[in-house]
Amino acid sequence: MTDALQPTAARPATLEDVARVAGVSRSTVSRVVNGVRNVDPAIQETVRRAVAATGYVPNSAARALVTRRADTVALIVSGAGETGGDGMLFTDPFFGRVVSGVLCGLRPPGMHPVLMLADDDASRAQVIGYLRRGSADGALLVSTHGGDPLPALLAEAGLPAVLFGRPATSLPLSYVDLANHDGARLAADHLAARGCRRVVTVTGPADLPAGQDRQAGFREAMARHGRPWSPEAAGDFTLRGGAAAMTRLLAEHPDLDGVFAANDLMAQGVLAVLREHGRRVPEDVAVIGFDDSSAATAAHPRLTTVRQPVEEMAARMTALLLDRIAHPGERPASVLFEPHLIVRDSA
Amino acid sequence: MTDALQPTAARPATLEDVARVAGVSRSTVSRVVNGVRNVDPAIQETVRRAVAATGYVPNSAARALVTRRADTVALIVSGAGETGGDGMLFTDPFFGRVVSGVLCGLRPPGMHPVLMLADDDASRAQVIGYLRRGSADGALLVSTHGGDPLPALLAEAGLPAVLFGRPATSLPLSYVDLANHDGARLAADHLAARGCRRVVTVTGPADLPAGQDRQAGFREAMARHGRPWSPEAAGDFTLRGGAAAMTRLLAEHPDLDGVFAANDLMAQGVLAVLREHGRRVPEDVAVIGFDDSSAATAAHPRLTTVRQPVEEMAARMTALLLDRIAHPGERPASVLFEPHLIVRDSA
DNA sequence: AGGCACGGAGGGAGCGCTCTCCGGCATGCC
DNA sequence: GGCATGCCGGAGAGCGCTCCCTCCGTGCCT
Repeated sequence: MTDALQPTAARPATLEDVARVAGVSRSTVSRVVNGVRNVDPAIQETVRRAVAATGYVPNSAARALVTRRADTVALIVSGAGETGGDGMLFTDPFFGRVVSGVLCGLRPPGMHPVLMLADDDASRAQVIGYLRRGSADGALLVSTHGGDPLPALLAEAGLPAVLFGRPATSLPLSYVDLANHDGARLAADHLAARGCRRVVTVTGPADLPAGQDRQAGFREAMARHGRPWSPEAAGDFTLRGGAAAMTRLLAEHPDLDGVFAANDLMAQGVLAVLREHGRRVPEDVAVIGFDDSSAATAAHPRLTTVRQPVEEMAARMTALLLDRIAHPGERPASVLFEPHLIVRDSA
Repeated sequence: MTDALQPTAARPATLEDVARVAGVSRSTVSRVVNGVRNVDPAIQETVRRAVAATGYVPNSAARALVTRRADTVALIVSGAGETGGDGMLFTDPFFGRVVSGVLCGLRPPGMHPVLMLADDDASRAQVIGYLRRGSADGALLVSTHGGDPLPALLAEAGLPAVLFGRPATSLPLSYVDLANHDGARLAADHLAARGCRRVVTVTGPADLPAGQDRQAGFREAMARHGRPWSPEAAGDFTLRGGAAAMTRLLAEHPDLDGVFAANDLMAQGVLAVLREHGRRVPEDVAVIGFDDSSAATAAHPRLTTVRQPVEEMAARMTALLLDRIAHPGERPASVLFEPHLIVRDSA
């Protein structure tokens, strides 16, 4: 019977057990398990056999207690609204891509993200507490609006954190971001080259740097093309918000022939409204989105859009955080990604 | 200066520190912090003040070591394919809704899910290891295909786990599921009542119980309406897969007047193909989806669909797991939810 | 030949917390 | 007034692991 060696449900095997079975000390087993320092190959083999026989798995709490590492990072989605909003939030393909990228970045070191929502003071306190008590070694933060106090709280507490998107106010935190300004310029140039003369914009939330930059970049580029001002309506990065904004713009500017939407979800709403009003896309009105999310190819016609390499950015954000956790002393470094125009059918 | 009381970056305050400041023993501080047993109100107040003064936060590793609880659950998405597949996966609004529901269910006890992907043997082993070493107390599992070996592994290891969706083979694990059979019947009844006579089906993956049940339920209900057989084409629950299936069906049965798609994403693909072929929806062809995901309202025309209360189901799944963790001895209990038909514009 | 350096294994001290046990004090009952 | 009964606080033993320190043995240099 190997029963005595098997970890019983009541008491899983410990280092001590393995040591006894292998006839060596705890220290030696630990060294073999962690692959540190030189251990005699023969003993290594003995220990490995003992580990297999006992079904030993290191206890993470005990390890974390002494290493002061949880080997876990928090992935925080900050600034969501109500419960209804949460649904919206995770339904947004953007977050799916962020998650995907983070997972890729965390895979090599064998880590996994803890998903947290921070949408009010209580949950923000919870997030800070979670990190302070060492449940996670650092935080990846995706904010949905500019007024989010969490980045400042994180910085103040001196916790390792990396943001997706430049913070609204300057903070001693690393971040990854897209050159949103340049992306908007690409859209403007394309629309101008197409000969659109009456272009309108559906902007993102005014308090989000990404929204501001896209708006500003688009304005400036249009000005350079001799169109100093184009009508704008504020959206909120949702399909519904985009549709509402487009409805307003269409009422006020029925002769428009081009639309720049600050993200693909809003562009989808724009397309729906244009269709309802009998405008053909791209024949009557050219539409450009932003992100190159799954919504872009799901839309009809397929969206011409500014590609944001979200997965790659999220993976890089993760790498920055891991680096920061490994080397706490260093200054925060940030990374800016370049956008690309993806021409499809809508413009 | 309160400096001596503040937790320095170098060494956060421990129970011992608080005890010293408050002039009581570690035990008493622990009791106050955890709110167990009676402690003299005056002393309680003193301790609370000391906690605030020191900025004490309990160390989770130390606590977990002795309580043998991580106060964390794993949310495992199992059966994803390649990295490209991951993107697809989290982009699917279905997962967003699951995440949302899980988060709601975990909020009351102040817990958070660790997101894990299990798409190959290595990652499955990683998941099992993660749970065995006590990094998480249990697992919530969403499988994307029926052949997934993870549920069996979880059951075999005796780890607390609850599945979203009935497992392909009977297993001693709890699960939540939708009465998919009934849902499909709702769709069939509606199509029949509408007078559709040449109805086709875009099915889900054949190895997923949800796909099988919807297919079987639809078939049976149609038979009851005197239509013993309707053409079927297999999709894979993606937009692209739905479009491909629809293209095939349309080529073989150009006179079709109704489509049942086993999920909304595929229904979106169906709509796109029908549009390309100049079929009007619902005038020429009625289309019914399944899930009532965000894709249903984003589609044009808006999808008539069978509602699956995913958030609610996910929240319930979470409750089942927490219960199972709290009371390890009990038998697994499962919950079945009832679907509802949401009539919109497409049928 | 003696000493020194170094590789490799064991011993033991914690990491910060919970929880059981125990002691002391106030109270209630006969 | 004496004894049983709570009730509340303290002491201390770990939880399972890492890691520093010590110690031993071998090989090499002088």
